[in-house]
Amino acid sequence: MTAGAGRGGTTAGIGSNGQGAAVASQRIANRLRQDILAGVLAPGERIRQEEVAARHGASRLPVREALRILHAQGLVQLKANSGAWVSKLDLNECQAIYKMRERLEPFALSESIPRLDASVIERIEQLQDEIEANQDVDRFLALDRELHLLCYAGNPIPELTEMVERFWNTTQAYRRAFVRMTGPQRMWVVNAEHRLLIDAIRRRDTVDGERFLAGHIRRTRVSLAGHPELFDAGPQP
Amino acid sequence: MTAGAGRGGTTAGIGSNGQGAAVASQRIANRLRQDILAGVLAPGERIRQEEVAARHGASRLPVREALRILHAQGLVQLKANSGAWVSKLDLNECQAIYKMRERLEPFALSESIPRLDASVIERIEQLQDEIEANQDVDRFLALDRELHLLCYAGNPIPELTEMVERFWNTTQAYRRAFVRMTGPQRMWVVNAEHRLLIDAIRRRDTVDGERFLAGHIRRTRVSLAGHPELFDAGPQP
DNA sequence: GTGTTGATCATTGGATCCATTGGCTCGGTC
DNA sequence: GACCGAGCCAATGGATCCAATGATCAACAC
Repeated sequence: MTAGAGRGGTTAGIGSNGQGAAVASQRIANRLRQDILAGVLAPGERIRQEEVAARHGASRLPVREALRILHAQGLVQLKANSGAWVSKLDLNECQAIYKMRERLEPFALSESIPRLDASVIERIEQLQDEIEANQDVDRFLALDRELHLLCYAGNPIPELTEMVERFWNTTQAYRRAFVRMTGPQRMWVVNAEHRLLIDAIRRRDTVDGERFLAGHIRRTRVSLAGHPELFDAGPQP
Repeated sequence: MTAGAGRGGTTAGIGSNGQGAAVASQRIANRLRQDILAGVLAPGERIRQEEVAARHGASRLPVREALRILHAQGLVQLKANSGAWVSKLDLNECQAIYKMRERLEPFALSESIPRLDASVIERIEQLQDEIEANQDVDRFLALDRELHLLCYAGNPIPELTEMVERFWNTTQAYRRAFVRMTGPQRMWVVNAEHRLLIDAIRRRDTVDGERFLAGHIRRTRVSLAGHPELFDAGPQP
C-alpha cells in the first residue's frame, strides 16, 4: 500500500513500530501476541479488558484497540457485548490453514528465491544445523519458524508476508502441542525435507523449491491429522 | 475458529451482523466499506474521524474502531497520530494481489466445486447471461463480483472466503477504472473464459476449473499491467 | 423435581473531556 | 531570495464516566 506506513517486523500495522511502540494500543497488542505465541495464553482462554488494562497501567480503551488488532491477525476472537477469547482451532480449521499454506508459501518462496541474499541463505543453513543439534521443544519451534520465514524474506510483497505470518501465528499453539507430544521421533524426515529445500534455494531453483516446500507442509498436515486429540483440550468458549 | 461468532456476508467480524449491526462500530464500518467499494471514497482520499462521526450521529470512538476494522480488511491505511486514508495501490501492489489471487482462488474453487448446489450453478449461469446482455460499467462490476464469489460459495473454509473477498475489495477501484477505460472491447474474451469456467463447474471438474480460473485471473493481470496510468491519478497521501 | 422467569451483577460499548503529536504558516536571518 | 526555526492549529490518542447488553443465580409455578 502506498498510503500509510509500512510494516515493522511481525507488526502488521499502524505505527510501523515494533516493540516499544509509541502508541499504547500497539504496545499492548505486541505484548499480548507474545503471550499467545509463547503459550502463556492458551487457545480458548478468555481475555478480560480490565485485567489487561490494569496489567499494562493503561485504560481499557487502548486494550480494546489492541484486541481489534489481534483479531485482525487471527489471534483473538471477539463477540459483541460479550468478550474476547484467544483463537481456538478445531482439527478441520487447522487442516484448512495448512492447505492454504500449501498454496501460498510455495508462491512466497518462488518470489523470494531470486532476491535472496547469499548471507541469508547462509543463515538459513546455520538454523538447520542448530535444529539438528537441538533437543528443546520451544527452541525448535522458534528455530523452525525463523528458518521458514527467512526463506520468504526476499519476497517483495508485504501483504503476502503478513498472511504467511498470520498462518504461522494462528497455528503455533498446535505445532507446540504436536511437537511436545511426538518428541524427536521421525525428526529425520523434517531434517531431510529442510535440507532438500535449502539446497533448492541455494541452486535458485524455484520449481524444486516449491515442490519440496509444498510436500513438507502437506506431510506435516497429514501427520497432524493423525492426532485429533490435540484439538480437544483447553477451556471451552 | 471455534470461539467467537461466525461471519455474516461480507462482514468479517465481530457482531456477525451485516447491515443494521447492533454495534455502532460495525454499522459505520459497513457504511464506509460501501462507500469505498462504490467509489464514493476514492483511493488515497483522506478519512477524517470527526466528519464520519458527525455524519453517523456518533462519537469519534466507534469511528476509530470502524477504521481499525477496515484497516484489517485492507481497505484503509492508518498512520499513528496522523490519520486514515483509503487504501491506494500502485501497479506493483495490484499485480502482487492478482498473483496471490492466481494461487488462492483456484484453491477456493476446487474446495467449492464438489459442494456446490445445482441451484447455485444455475444462478451463476444466469449471472453470465446478464453479463453478456449488460452494457453498464458499475452493473458489470457487481455481476462479475457476484459470479466469481458464487463460484467459491461451496468452499467450507471461512478464512479463505474472507481473504478472497479482501482481495476483491482492495482491487475494486482499479477494476472499475480499467473497465471504464477499456469499455466493452474484448469483452468476448471475458465471456469465453467465464463460459469455460462455468462448464467445468457444471462437470464438477476441479482440474479444468482451476486451470481456466488461473488463466482468467492471469490474463486480467497482464491486461491491467498494460495500463499503468490507471494508478497515477487521485489525491496523494 | 424440573423448567421457566425474574432480578442482580459483571463486562463490554459509547460519549465527553483532556493531552499529545504532527503539520503548516509566518517570521527572521544568512 | 532561499532556507531554517519557532509557534500556532488541527486532528488523533488516551482517560474517565455513564449506559446497555448478556450471563448467572435464585425463587416460584407447574
